[in-house]
Amino acid sequence: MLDPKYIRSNAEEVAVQLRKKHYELDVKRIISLDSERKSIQLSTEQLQSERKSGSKQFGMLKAKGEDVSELKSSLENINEKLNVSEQALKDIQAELEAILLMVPNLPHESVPEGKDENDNLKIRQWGKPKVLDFEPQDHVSLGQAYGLDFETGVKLSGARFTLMRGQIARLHRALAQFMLDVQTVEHGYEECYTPYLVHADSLLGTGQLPKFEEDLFKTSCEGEATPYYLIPTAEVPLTNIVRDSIVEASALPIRLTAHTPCFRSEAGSYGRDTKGMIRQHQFDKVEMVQIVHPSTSFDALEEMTGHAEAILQKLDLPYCVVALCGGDLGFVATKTYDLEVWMPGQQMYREISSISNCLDFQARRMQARFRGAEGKPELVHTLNGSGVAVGRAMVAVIENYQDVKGRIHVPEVLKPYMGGIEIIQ
RNA sequence: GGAGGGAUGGCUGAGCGGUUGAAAGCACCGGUCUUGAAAACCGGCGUGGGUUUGUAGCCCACCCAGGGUUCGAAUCCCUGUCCCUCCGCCA
Repeated sequence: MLDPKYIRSNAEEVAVQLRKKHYELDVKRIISLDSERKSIQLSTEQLQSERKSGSKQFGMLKAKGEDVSELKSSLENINEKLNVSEQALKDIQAELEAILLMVPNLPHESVPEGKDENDNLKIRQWGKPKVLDFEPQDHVSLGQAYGLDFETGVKLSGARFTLMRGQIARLHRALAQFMLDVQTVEHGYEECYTPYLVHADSLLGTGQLPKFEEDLFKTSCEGEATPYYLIPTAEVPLTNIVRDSIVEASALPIRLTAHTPCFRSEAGSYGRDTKGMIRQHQFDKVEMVQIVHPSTSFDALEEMTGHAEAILQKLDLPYCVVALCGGDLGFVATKTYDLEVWMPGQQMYREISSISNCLDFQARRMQARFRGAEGKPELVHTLNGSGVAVGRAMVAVIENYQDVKGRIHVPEVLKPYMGGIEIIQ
């Protein structure tokens, strides 16, 4: 959420900045609702003040044994007006809040203009696609012999679910273990095991709710008071660790990582990437989250991007770093880098990681703060990034490490995790 | 699923329905004292919102959450959430 005070006094400027994200802010509505809010709040607080002092006086008069009937009726009168006024205030505040929760974060000035992923800006490239002297296969045809079982996945759960068995299942596990070890041991993230089901408050904090409910899987359990949601990313539990808390400045930055499954309904992506395990309802990811001092969040963004890149470099997978353009930028992000890995089977670079700085946008929703230099609580900045998506990384490994015989060579760094297997064949 | 007990400021912990946003202790910050430190003493020390040019002042709200009773609720009533103990079930 943006700072309501800031929007109030800089509505036009905010609207201009949000146009970069192709979002049209209803300035008129917000201004008029807020001025209405102001007058109602003022009169409500005036009435509250009158009741407060009147009741205090009531107590004193009664203690002295004096007559209170007149005061009582005047207080009853105030209460009548107050009830109406308080309800009106509550309504308009809720209305304003509902609007503000739907307004996206402001894009950073360095974010390129653009409409969709075609306008993203390539920042750098690492490695080069290998020149092969044979026609590369894609992971679908390559993997099936070694345990990548799409048919059974569909039998068990339907479209966008895959069963992995045998060596492929092990390769998948090896990748996750390897990533988690790199992020914890080399990059200083604290390993976490998080709940995979969270309640709505957590999703509101990180910005998936209220706007993106349709992208989530939601439980409906007999006798359940409030539903649970399956996490769409470990960003949700990891970031919400600091929700409603004030941490010491000396505790920052907080670096957290977790390997979790992620669940997404993929509503609105019908027909996209239906083949293979590029786009699944359930996929694993090693997530990185940083909770930082506001002055360091952009440094942290570069650093985290490096942490994700390290994984691909160690796996020797060619990739590009792109800066998302305004139109492609997510709801909570002020700036995002995507890592796109080379997929020989598709002859193109595909997103494998996304690293975002959210400034205080999530922190404000979560009331996540630190104690600043003057002792006053200030909002932290939050960042999240994948380090990296496990399923897609496995697809990249399968396709990039294939040989002419359709075998898959195990990347050097994964060998310790594969029990000495050098080639999957 | 059944039976009880609980939730108060960073922590511990008081709080007959009425000058209680809340005692006290600890922690923390400033000061006095000291060569320095400790101790002792003095003072300060919650969060959110509003108003405002204002991190000044003033006002409002907040004692798990939401309702209710009352002129007035941390205190009484109802509902919910969470935590603890015991029984049952269970990986």
